[in-house]
Amino acid sequence: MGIAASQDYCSDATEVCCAVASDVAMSSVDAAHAATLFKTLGDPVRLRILSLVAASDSGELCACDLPELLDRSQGTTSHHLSQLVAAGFLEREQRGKWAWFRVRSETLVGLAEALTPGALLSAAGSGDSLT
Amino acid sequence: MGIAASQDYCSDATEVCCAVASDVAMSSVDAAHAATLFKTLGDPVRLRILSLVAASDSGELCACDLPELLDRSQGTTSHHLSQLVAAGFLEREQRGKWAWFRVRSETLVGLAEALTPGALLSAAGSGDSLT
DNA sequence: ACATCATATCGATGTGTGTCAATATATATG
DNA sequence: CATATATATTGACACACATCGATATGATGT
Repeated sequence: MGIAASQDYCSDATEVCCAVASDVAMSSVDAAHAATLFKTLGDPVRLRILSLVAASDSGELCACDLPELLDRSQGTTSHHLSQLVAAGFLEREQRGKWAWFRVRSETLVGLAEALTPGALLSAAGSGDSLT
Repeated sequence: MGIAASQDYCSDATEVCCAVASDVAMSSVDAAHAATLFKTLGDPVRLRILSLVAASDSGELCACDLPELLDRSQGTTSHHLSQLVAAGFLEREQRGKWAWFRVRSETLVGLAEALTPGALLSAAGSGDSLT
């Protein structure tokens, strides 16, 4: 594994404080991608939506219930649902005039694997199971 | 498991579109707590820091290397390190005039478990292994 | 004590985002 | 076609946050 010599301000003299393996770590592109997914989960309302969908008996939830359950306006809940779908955490199905949502567990599992200390070394949930 | 009758605007007539088990889902408090952790990971710079620390041979990294590796000012990197420590993802150790950081894998593992579809039903990484 | 270096903190700034009210679009039904 | 309902979109606004430059704090060594 390559050791990238760090030429920062702390090692201009004889004392070198450290040497870092920066080429084994996550790339900036992968980090940006994974961060987008985590950012989507970084809102309590969206987390509750995911939880409510997962907790529903049928495994799916109608958007019509959310404004009351979340104590948010209809527009706000719609906004959050869109983000969860865009990130791949939910899938949407139009049934009549109602929109039903189901958890995409592949995305959750993929992101959970990215949290493994070992997985942090390369791509964190990049590409594979994530759309 | 209790079925909370939803009395929202979509079910005022004979047609009820759904019934939701809202008391099995994550509480608002737990959601807020977990969201804080995810939000900390929702930044590409912080993800790269975690990755760099995990990728270092010794398992620890000196803060002095980060400004160059991340292409960010010293103040900014210090800010991100503080957040990662506050959230429990890193632990800090002062050694001489340098600050060294190490990954707290318990926090990562705990949060990964929270992403399990089953774990979404109750507390998502609340309390236990998380400070 | 003083100078030096690593890190933390502060003030300012631009950008992003959660929220709502209002409106638009879509999907039924009479 | 007209009406009603479910969802999406828009505009506005307040607030949070990533970032930098500058400064303060803290630790080492002379």
